[in-house]
Amino acid sequence: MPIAQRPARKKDIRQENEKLILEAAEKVFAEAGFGGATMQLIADVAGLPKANLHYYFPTKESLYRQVVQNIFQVWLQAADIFDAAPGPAEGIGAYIDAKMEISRRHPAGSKVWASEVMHRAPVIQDYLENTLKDWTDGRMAVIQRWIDAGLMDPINPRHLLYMLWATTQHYADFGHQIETLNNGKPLSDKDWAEAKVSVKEIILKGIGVVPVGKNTG
Amino acid sequence: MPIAQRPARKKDIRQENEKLILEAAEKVFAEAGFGGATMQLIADVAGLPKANLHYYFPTKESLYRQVVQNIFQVWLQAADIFDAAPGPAEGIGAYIDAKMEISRRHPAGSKVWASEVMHRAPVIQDYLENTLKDWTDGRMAVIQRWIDAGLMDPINPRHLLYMLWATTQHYADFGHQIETLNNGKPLSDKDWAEAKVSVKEIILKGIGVVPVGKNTG
DNA sequence: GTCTATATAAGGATAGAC
DNA sequence: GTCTATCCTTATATAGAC
Repeated sequence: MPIAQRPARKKDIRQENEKLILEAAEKVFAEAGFGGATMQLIADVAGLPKANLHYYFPTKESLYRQVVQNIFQVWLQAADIFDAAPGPAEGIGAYIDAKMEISRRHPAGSKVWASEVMHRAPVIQDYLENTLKDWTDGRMAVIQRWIDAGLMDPINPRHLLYMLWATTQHYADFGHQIETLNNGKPLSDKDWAEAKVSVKEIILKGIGVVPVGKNTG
Repeated sequence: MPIAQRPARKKDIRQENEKLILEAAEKVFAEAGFGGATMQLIADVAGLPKANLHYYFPTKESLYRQVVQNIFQVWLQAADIFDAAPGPAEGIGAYIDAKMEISRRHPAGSKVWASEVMHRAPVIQDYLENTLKDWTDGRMAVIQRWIDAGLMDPINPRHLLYMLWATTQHYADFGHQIETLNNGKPLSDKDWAEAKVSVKEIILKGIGVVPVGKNTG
């Protein structure tokens, strides 16, 4: 841990500044939308002059694209849990937990994604058509195998996935509404735990699966 | 009344033009967001000169506010079904059907609402705090009564409501994503029916209720 | 009540000094 | 690699003729 390191600075500065800019951009894009966000505001939040943003990211759109791509990576990581599971109780239960945790820790990212999709995905349509399509098909196949093995009810795997996405992301995308209905206070640890349990209980029971840890048989 | 305006035209013209403008605005706000929408584009879609918009709606924000308020009324109408029902099988089942139908027929409205909430409700915060809060409290009480009467499992009424909103509105707000995953084609009548049935089956079973029409006991 | 032309402001992007 | 000053486009809003 050399304190005053002279060499190899440029790369560090670039990394550091890009990180600052991307974090600020995610926040601003989430709160104002693509059209409502201004490079000036992003620069202010990042604590850098506006011109520096254009040095690291040529256009507003290129910056935005990077933000959306980062979010997508976070989504995909939650998928690993799905594949590692022996059955729906563990796989879907853990997936709900993971997605809820992302909604809690990464709400801005979820909002940017939602906004992008609502506006017909002008920037990341290729991701939807390829990466997301492949991921969805793969997970539908996993669910179908669980159904065929008699581990859960014969529900429609596609609509189950949509329900999982909708329900978990709702806590991020509509976090402001939820907070307002919570008398203006952010959800407490207890509230979040209650939310997770509620979602898991209803969905797992709804597809004919006994939650892990509640299996009394 | 005794004013001698030949044919009472003025009022008709105003009504007609306001309707044109509001429909166009809803579409444009949904697709571009508040910041991305332009008065010029709304005017083009409405088939009117831009200046006319400013005649009927002084500012972009006043037009937007009216659009959001209209959507909110549509949401509230779906609530009536809830109250008229004798129990959760009918009440929640019909509410899901109604909300799914709104998502299908009124997707732009749902998107504008979602966008407004995601951006911390700058325009309709008072609606969230009053009308929506009251509605939510009332419906939670209804659900609690059903639980107390042994008509459904003792789930958390609040999180059940969030799940209902999330799941049904997902089909409007993320319609583009769903369409992309449907190989770029809009959902057919059959697809929508399948979606409704899936949502109802999973949620109703998940809360310990047998769907109406499937009650074999 | 309608519409053209325009004032005024704001934002994205860049040039060029340091 | 950093940042000030500025260009240029676009958008909201209005004035004023018809």
